[in-house]
Amino acid sequence: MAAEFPLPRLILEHRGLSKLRSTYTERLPERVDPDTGRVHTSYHQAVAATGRLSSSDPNLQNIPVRTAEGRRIRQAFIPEEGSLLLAADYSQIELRIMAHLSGDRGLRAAFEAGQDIHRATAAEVFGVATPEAVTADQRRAAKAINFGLIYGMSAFGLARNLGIEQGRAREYIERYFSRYPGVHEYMEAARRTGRDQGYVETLFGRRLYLPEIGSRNAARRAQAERVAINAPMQGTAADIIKRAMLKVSEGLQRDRLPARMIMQVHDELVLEVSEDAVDAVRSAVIDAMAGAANLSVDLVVDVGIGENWEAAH
DNA sequence: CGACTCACG
DNA sequence: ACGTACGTGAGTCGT
Repeated sequence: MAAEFPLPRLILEHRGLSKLRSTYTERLPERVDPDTGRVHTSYHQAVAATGRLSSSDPNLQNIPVRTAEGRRIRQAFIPEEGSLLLAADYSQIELRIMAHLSGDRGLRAAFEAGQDIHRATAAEVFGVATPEAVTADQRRAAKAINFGLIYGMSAFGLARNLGIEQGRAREYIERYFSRYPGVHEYMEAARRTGRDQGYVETLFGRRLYLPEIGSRNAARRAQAERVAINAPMQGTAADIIKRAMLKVSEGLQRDRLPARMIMQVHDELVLEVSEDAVDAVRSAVIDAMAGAANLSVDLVVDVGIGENWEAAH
């Protein structure tokens, strides 16, 4: 209704601003440690079933970024005098892992060619002659399809996300799987493996058990099947960034670099770096993150540097 | 304490 | 027939 009427739009706007104020603007200053002058989070290694870290008290893995007002909160995260913040994030890591685990030729080729993956997907699914001819709407739909694949999507879920008819969503999915048959085979294999073994595992062998995969309740079973598809990709990404964190830590110590790794946000590491060491730290972090696993597609790392967390992106 | 909402990847 | 995209944490409200 917010798209059509002022009142619901104002209610949602008010909720959004209230969320930012009550959760971040008012709470984070209360969390500044008087001894250090900093906000310190706790990371948990045995909470998320997929192997991701989680963060609490306060959660620093859900600092706003999607709206202009939210980004003002991110701007409040600053380094000490004489240092800068460096943010390094993996580009499309879960889709790259999907390309690796599935071995799909077309998907691997798209990454190897350095293509905009959502654009390349759109060209295939919508039968556009060249990636350049893909429209903004087609790219947006392809991006939703790519996310959906990682989540073990249904036509219902894709339709709701895109605001289209379920039949049309079904067509998109069928088109995708006919263009990327290796991905389709991988999805089927993930369900089968989950059912046969009662668990699935990441590239490095960490397991996630699926007690509901044999349930007689269709909804529970379907949920377990989506987990069987998603967990190897999300979990392998989690394994890779943990390996990268060890490599970064070792690299900083080995070269006596004046930098500290201060945050992890699932596919991103944030470091506080002395200004004069920025170039050396940048290349050390890229090497560590890109070299954390040897997949059949490259791991690409984007790095930004700035005077606050927002500016480092 | 659960449901709901909303912040993130 | 059935419910529906994966993983989290936190504030608010009602019970």
